[in-house]
Amino acid sequence: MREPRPTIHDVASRAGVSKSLVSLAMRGSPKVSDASREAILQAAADLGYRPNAAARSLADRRSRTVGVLVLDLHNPVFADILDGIQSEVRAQGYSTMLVTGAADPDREQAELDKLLEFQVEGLILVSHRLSPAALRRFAAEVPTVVVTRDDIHGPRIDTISNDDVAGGALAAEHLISLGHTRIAHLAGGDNPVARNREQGYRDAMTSAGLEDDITVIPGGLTDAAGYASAQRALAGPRPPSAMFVANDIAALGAIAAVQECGQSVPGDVSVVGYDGIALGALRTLSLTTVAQPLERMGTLAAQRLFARIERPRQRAHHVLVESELVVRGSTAAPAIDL
Amino acid sequence: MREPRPTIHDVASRAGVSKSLVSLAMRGSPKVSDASREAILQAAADLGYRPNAAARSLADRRSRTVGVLVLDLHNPVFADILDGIQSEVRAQGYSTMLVTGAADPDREQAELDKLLEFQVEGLILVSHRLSPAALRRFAAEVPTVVVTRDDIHGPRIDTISNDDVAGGALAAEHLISLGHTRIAHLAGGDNPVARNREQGYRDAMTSAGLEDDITVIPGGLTDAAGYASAQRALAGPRPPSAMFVANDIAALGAIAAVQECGQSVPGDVSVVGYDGIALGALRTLSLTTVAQPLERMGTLAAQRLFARIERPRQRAHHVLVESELVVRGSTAAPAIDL
DNA sequence: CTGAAAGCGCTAACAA
DNA sequence: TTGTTAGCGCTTTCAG
Repeated sequence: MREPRPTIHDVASRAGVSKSLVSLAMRGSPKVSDASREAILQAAADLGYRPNAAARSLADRRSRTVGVLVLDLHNPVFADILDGIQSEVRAQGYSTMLVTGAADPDREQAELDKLLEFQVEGLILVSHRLSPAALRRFAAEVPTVVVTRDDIHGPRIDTISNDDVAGGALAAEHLISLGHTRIAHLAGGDNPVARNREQGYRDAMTSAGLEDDITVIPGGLTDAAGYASAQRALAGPRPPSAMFVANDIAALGAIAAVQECGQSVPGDVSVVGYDGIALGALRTLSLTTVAQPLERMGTLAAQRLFARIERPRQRAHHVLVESELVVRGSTAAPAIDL
Repeated sequence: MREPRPTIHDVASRAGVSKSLVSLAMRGSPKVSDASREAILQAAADLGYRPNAAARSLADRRSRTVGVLVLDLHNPVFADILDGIQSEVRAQGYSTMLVTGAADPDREQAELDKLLEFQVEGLILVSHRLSPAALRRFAAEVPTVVVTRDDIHGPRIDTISNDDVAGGALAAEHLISLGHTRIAHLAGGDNPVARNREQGYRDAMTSAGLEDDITVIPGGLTDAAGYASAQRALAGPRPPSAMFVANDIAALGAIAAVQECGQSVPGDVSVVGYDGIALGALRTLSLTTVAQPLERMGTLAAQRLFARIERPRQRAHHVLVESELVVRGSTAAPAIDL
C-alpha cells in the first residue's frame, strides 16, 4: 500500500558503510570519521530517512517520552499548565504524549493504559478523576506526578499543588473584609479540589462569625455549571450580595447569570473565582480571583518527574505552591441596603 | 533501574503455551481454545502484562496512531474541533498523538517530524503555520488533512474548511443591515484565514457603497491582540460604531477595551466575532458571531483521513462546511447621532 | 574507526 | 488448535 520508508540499512548501503556506523552518526557520536559522517548525512537526506521511533525505543529499552493526562482541554487553566510542562520536557530532549479523559474515570484509565503500552517513562496527571486504587496502580508501574491534587498518597506519587483550603479562605475573607455577609459559595462538585475550596470558605465564614450565613450551592467546574448555580442562588429567598465560585470558568458563567438577572457585577453582586486564567484579566470580565502559578506548576511537575525517572526509589515529594488573591473589578463593597 | 516489564514470553510460559498463541489470544482471535484463552488471560492478569506498542508497531508495520497538530491550545476553538477528531479516531480503534507548535512554523515542523518518527499513519493539522513547501513535504510522506485552511493545494492534501470570505461578508452585512456605516475590522494578522475574513469585510463594505468607510486595524488572533486593536480603533479621530473582529477570542478582548473606554456594547459599539466558541454564548459576553460547526469539522477531518489511509492514491477532497451568523447581544442598531 | 552478530517484544506465515 | 521460525528497524557489544 504505502511504499516502505527508507531504513537505516538503506542509508548504510547508499553511504557505503555499515548499519551500526549510521546508527552512531545519526546520534552524533564522536567516534565517526568526518568523511563517513558526511556521506551518511548526505545519504540520509537524499533518501528522506527518518529514524523509526518504535524500533529505537524497542532496542533502547526506553522511549524518551512522557505521558500527560489533562482533565479537560476546554478549560484554559490546563493550557497554561501544559505550557510549563512542555517547555521542560522539550528541554530534556523528551517528547510528550498528551491525552484527555474528559473527566471520566474510565476513559482516563483507558487513556493511561494506552500511554503505558507506548512505554512512556513517566506520567503527569493534571487534575485526574482516578480512584485512589487506580492511581496507585499506575504509580506502581511508572513514575507519576499529580498536579493540582494532593489528596491521594502513595510512596511513589509526587504532587504539585496549592493549598485549596487556604485559597478558599482567602477568597471568602476578601469578600468579608469588603463588608459582605450574604456570601454564597458556588461549589465545584464532587472532587477534592472543589471540596477543599468549599472548606476554606466555610472556615472563613465561621471565623468571622458568619456561620449562619453559610450558603453552598452545588455545581460544577464548567461555565455552564457556574451559570446554572448562580441562577439558583439569585432565585433564592435571600439572594447573596457576593459569590465565591469554585473556579474561574464557572465564575464567568456566574457573572453571566447575574447580569442576565438585570443585576450588575460588582454593583449588586461581587464575584470571586479561582485559578487565575488569563481571560479573567480582560477588563470586561475583570475577575477577582485566587491565582495559582499555573505555568510554574507545570514546570515543577516536569522537573519532579525527571528527578524521579532518574532515581525511581527516591521518596515522593509534595510541592506546595503559593496562590494569591488578585483583586480586580468584579468585587466591591456591598451596596448600602435601604 | 526499573524492573523489566513482563513480556509475551513470560505470559506464555506461565500459561504453559507458546508465544504466538498468546499473541492471538491477546487480540481476541477465535482460533484459540477456550481453555487456553482462559489460562492466558489469567496469566496476563497475574503478571500485570501490557502489550508493548513499540514492538507491535514494529512487527505489524503499522502504528494504529494518527498525529494531530493544533495551532494553539489556549484558544477553545481547538478543543471543540479536537472533540470531534478524538471521538472519530477512537471509534476506529486508533490512538491520537496530540502536539502543538504554538503558532511557530519551526516548532510545528519539529513536532511533525517527531510524529512521523513515531510512525503515525496520518496527520490532521488544525490550523497550521507551515510553508506550502513544508506542508507538501509532509503530505507526500503520509496522508494529511488540513482543518480551517484551504489555501495550500496539493494532490494529497485534503481540507476541511469554511468559506472565510463569505463568513466575513456575513458579519459585515449584519452590521450594515443594522444601520452601521463606521464599521472597523480588527484584522487577525498575517495568515490566510484572517486575510480571507478581511476580504469578506471589504467586499461587503464595497457592495454597500461604504468603500470610503473601510477601516482595517492590524491585529492578531488572541485576546490580548483584540484588546490592543480595539483600543487603537477607539482612539482614532473617527471611532467606529461597530467592529468586526477576526475571531471570537480577540473579540472578547475588544469588548473589554470598549468597556474600559467607558463605552458600552452594544449601546455605543457593536461587536461581531468569528468561530462560535461556547464561551461566547454566555450572557455577559453574548457575542454575535459567525459560527463554524467546530466539532463536526473535527469529525469530518478524521473521516477523510481514514478514507485516505485506506486508499492513499485517491484524489484529495476539499470539504466546505457552512458557517452561520449567530446574532446575540453584542450587536444592535447604532445610537442616533445627536 | 568499522563491521558482524545478537536481540529488544511482537506478529505472521507455515508446519505439525 | 498449537508451536516454530523469521523477521520488523534499531542499538549495542565485541572483534577486527
